[in-house]
Amino acid sequence: MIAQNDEIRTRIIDIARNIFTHFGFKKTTMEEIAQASRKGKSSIYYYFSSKEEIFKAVVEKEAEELKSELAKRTENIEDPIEKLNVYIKVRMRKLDKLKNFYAALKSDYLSHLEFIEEIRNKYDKEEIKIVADIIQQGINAGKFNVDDAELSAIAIVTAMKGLEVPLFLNKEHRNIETRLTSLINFLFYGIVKR
Amino acid sequence: MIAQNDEIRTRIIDIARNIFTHFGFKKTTMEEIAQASRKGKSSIYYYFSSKEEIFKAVVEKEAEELKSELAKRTENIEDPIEKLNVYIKVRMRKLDKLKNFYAALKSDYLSHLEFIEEIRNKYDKEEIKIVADIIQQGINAGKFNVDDAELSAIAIVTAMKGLEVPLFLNKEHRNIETRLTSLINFLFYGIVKR
DNA sequence: TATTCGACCATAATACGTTTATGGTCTATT
DNA sequence: AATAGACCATAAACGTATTATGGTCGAATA
Repeated sequence: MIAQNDEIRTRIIDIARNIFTHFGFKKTTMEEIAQASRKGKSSIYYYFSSKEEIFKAVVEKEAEELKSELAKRTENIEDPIEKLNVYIKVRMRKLDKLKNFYAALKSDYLSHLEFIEEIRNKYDKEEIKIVADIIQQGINAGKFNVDDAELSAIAIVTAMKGLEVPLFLNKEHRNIETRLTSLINFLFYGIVKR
Repeated sequence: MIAQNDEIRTRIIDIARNIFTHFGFKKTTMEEIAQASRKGKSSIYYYFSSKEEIFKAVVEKEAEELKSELAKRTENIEDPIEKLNVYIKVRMRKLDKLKNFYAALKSDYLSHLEFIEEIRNKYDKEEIKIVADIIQQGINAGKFNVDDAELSAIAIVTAMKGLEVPLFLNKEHRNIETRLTSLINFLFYGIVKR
């Protein structure tokens, strides 16, 4: 049954996701995934052609989670200023939770996997597009003073990336949340007096 | 002669600097440094107690170069907006040239060296202070609209750090210079319409 | 006396051969 | 169609031997 296959695949993906999150791709064995799924290793290969294919499915699932969470949290916001504010905050907080996706974006150890470059490029482009769309909304609404929406999006994304390492490693949230708020204020209002 | 010792030390530091720049700390041997200095290895140990001490001297020299270049390029600028603009641009371009100093700040391979954490903390603090001073000048001159100069400095430094990797790795300068200019515009004027 | 040299040392790093683990395959079974 | 278990190729880990390297020390030299 095709439907049942999907169900089993999904279950394996979810189980593997937990193990990958805990041990990382490299240290996770197919035997572990099989046992946790209560199946033989060969049975796992019935549903997936390789360890990499499972990991790709996990990464794509996490990417989709981020995407839909961001969409959900911003869809009813009309004000582009507020929308961008929420986007940045949700993005930073959520990305820290999606360990496999973040590893796929950042980890040197995973660069040898075939789908990694593709997913890195894809995510970069999508993110810049989303931010550029919000900025374009702000331009159209006469609220943003920006020449080029895409260049602006690139600058915002760059600044956010600069905050990932201190945010995700240093768990003293109070200080980092201050940093995040401070950075958002900058991106919005700059430092030059109005 | 004390003076001659300093001269020889300086010469060894400069020679070592070139080799460290080329091969990195780890792959550079004391034998290489000795030969390039036209001395026996033991003679190097007459002037320096360890390989680490030489590397520290190299890193401190490069840090001092950055500091004095920044001071030189900003000291005659009265306008805090222009001063910060020049600071950011010179900082990014110069730091890329100081390979040993940058490695000391960023490389995981060097974290085991005793002086590394100290120099990282020191540089961070100094940089935030310099930027905060410029911001405070802007506040005093009524040109910057900022509540807290130090928090603002931290945000600016964070954004700059986000640009280091793409800037220093990707040598397609045209695109990255655009990014740098774009980021500076953001930091100054924000995106919200005035 | 200051400086240099060369032999030497401890051990970190590297090389190498052996063993084990792991991703994956294949056939038989249910 | 789905599963199990034996098996395979080779990557990874391991243990041992060898080499390289940072550093030391006493003697030699200027």
